[in-house]
Amino acid sequence: MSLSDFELEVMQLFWSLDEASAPQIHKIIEQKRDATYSTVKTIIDRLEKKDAIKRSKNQGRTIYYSPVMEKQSVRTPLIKDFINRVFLGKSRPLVAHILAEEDLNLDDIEYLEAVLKERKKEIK
Amino acid sequence: MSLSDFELEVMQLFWSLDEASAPQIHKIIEQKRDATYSTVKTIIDRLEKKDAIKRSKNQGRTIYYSPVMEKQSVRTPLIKDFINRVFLGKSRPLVAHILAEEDLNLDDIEYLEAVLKERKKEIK
DNA sequence: TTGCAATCTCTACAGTTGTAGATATACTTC
DNA sequence: GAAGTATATCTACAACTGTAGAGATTGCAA
Repeated sequence: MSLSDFELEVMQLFWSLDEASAPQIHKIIEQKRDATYSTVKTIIDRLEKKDAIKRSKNQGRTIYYSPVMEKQSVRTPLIKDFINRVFLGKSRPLVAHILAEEDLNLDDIEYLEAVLKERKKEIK
Repeated sequence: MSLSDFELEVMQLFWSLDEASAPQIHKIIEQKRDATYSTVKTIIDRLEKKDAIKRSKNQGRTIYYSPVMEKQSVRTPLIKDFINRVFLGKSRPLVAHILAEEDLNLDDIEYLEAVLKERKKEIK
């Protein structure tokens, strides 16, 4: 079962917080843009229905949720799919684009160089 | 105006063919999966309405279309958006993931190493 | 030249998604 | 204990998307 944009956005919050309530999530999202509590709660309900999160505890009437789906298992197919859709399945032009255009500092670059080196070793 | 998945898939074909008719596009898509002519034509109509493609010539009753939107101008925001949605705006983990997991041959790796080197020079 | 096949045009529909209101209910504060 | 507020539940809806049928039209083959 795939996640919509908004659902993914909320999942990101659950992944970083590990446990959160609807009001908490709402407050965070509200800082970035308009969204009523109701809207956010609907997304959370849908995530629950999809078994992406589960109720982990109650505090008063407030329900806390934790992630069930794991970050990696959500991301991996998304990347695959993105490369297929946007780059006809070829990763190289995507990486090249990012390396050339996106924000990277020296640290990032050196880290990525190391990853490449490692990968190269495996192939040979 | 953004493009749906299917619209993007069809745009990819226009980008590589530069000029194509609905029947042609349909035949290509059909090789990969089921899709009636009608469905494909609807997508093409929507692309035309969005000014992503334009009628370039007629041959008999067959209409030929060419891309108007450019590949780069469609891809760039998609990448940006993807990184934001899936990686909270950080390109490094995305690249790291691809470099570590996706299909890359020695040639790709050496090419990317060169891109990185170039980028490094700019930063310093 | 006439009929058939290809193509186009128009319309429709159900699922998903973002959006949110209305209403119910349970804490909390006084 | 009453009132108000925070939270949950339920329902709804319009836009977008993938899907495709019906019917009109035109060009080509025989």
